[in-house]
Amino acid sequence: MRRPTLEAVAARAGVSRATASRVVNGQTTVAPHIRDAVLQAIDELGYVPNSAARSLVTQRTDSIALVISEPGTRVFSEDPLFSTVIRSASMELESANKQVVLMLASNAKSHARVERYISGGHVDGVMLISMHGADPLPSALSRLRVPVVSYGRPAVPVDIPFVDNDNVGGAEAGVRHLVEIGRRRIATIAGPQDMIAGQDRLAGYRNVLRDSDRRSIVAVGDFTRESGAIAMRQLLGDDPGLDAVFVANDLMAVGALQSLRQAGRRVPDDVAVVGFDDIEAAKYTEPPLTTLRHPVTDQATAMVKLLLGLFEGGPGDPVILPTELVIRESA
Amino acid sequence: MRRPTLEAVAARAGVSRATASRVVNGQTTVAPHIRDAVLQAIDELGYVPNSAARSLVTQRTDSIALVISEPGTRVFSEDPLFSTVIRSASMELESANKQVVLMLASNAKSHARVERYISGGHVDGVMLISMHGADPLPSALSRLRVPVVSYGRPAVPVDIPFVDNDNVGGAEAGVRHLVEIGRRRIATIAGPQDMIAGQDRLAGYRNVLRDSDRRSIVAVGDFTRESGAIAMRQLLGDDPGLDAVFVANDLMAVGALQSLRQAGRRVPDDVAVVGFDDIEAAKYTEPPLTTLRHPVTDQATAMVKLLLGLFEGGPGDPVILPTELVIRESA
DNA sequence: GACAGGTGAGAGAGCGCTCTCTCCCGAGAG
DNA sequence: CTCTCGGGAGAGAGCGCTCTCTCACCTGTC
Repeated sequence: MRRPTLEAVAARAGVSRATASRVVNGQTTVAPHIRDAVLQAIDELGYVPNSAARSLVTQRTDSIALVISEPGTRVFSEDPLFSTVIRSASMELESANKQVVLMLASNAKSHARVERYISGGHVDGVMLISMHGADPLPSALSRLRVPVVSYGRPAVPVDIPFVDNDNVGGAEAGVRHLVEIGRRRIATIAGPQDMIAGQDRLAGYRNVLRDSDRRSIVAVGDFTRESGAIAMRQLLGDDPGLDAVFVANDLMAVGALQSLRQAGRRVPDDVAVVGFDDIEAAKYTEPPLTTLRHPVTDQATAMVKLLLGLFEGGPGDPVILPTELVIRESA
Repeated sequence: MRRPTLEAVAARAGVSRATASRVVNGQTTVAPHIRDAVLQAIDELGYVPNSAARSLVTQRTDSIALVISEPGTRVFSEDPLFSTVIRSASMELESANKQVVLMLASNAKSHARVERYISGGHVDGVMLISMHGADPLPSALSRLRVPVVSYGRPAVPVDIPFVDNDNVGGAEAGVRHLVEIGRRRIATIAGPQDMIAGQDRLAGYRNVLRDSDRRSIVAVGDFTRESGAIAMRQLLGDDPGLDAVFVANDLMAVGALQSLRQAGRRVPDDVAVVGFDDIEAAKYTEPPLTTLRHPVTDQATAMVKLLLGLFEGGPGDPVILPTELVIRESA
């Protein structure tokens, strides 16, 4: 037994397929009593439109690809960023009646797959989360005739509208806070330098240190807890006298706190720590983490709005959202 | 300029549409030189099959809905469980050439949406993550004529194949460990009792306490860090002399550790703590958390295999995966 | 040399829907 | 009373593909 078709609905309601279609699509040029008859037939038969047939003729699919281009599987699972973006974007798209097709692009093979899929016209638009500079996907997708928006400024200069937060300004605010509470030797654990967030947050750190006439002490991690722990140990080796560290994300800050504890340093008494992101876990570290909050949810929502706007021929102007310093106990 | 169709490919290769279709679908009854001509035409035109047209006639969509029915948005964002399942399942489905359509069902409205979508034949199958007993979705979906598998045993008895881990056995192992290291007053922070994981882990705790002739001391949380912190404070109020606590998940254990610290209890000297899940953060708590590891990735993969098996008429037998005690410093 | 059997390619009928075009009918104007 | 106009409904083409049916041709056998 197959699903009822429009034909069946039309037959039951005693009208033509065209009229039934008009009712289904909410056109107003249908007389009320006919409309009611059709609606009743739909109800009785449990009719649901066949989307394949519909998009075959309309050339629309009402679905959006959410492409996450991230080689590091651990980061994906552990950084709440991704789930927050996925959730917020999904909910926003849902209310616009769009479907979310999730695609993970972790290697060359899946890149090809994503490209093929997108160019196959399966989706009306693409939301891209790609953080790494070497990623060929942003430029590849920008060449296809499908609207694309990016979460975060693309690391390569490419003509894709994006939504980002103020990484430089946030980092500056965080480091400035360390200066203001009187710290002299302020180190940083930077993020990966092939990522915009990594670059910009380091730039913000450098800006403030330069202006306040301090020497910069830099270690580089990859935004995982473990790399934060390693980088912190390295910093303590390089400069045992450091009295503050600005960590480019909270996950690494968690690792850094552990290393500081193991090295017998008290936080914030001996070493003040400032993170970035304000993930939920930042409230539960020992001590709770001073960090920079940026509106991930708003950013995801803005990205959806940007994309939907593009469909209507709207402008593709980048959106930059502000960050906010959240002071807890670590600095 | 529209995308090239199979018709165009056939014309360019000088064959019929049917033959071109045979080549695209990898049928062997095509002579090699004709096959090559078609492939070349495909390449030159950049042809990509139109999936809407294809699924209109094949009645397949090659996409799978991943439905996450979770009212608590915070849990979704913060519990790495979801992202791990999403990632693992996605990767597994990708290699089977299936698309993942992500659907979040957080309220009655989105439940209706999901139901409509699934019954609309947009997907070939459904993977359902629904943890709450009151959730009407499992039974609703089981009534549709679409294969459904569940991540975790459904809280209501419903005929859906599932993959779960051994919650009871895991909890027993965790509590037994506390008994073995000589703890006398072992409390528990249980999970929500409308969730199977919450029920089963509490049952495991009770089993061991009963057998070892101890009194049970129970507080209930909702699997968030915050609820863990609150429950711990409550337990300390109820029984200041407790010397161990089995926490039904790591997130709550993180909160519990914070409350213990604030109450001046040393872990594990004064109070031993065992968690459940072995999330990445468990390594970075102070002290690192003894917990029960269960194979989330394997569970997700098994779920995909189960679903794909169902398509081929395979059996829908539940799969239960074992858990493993990971001893760190908290107990 | 005739015929059976098998193999490879084409013709054509849909899959379920939308949308344009056409037609009908009733109301209002002249 | 006739003509025009416009709203409301139907007819039918086609979206791009798959798949069955048919047919042509080639090989092998007696």
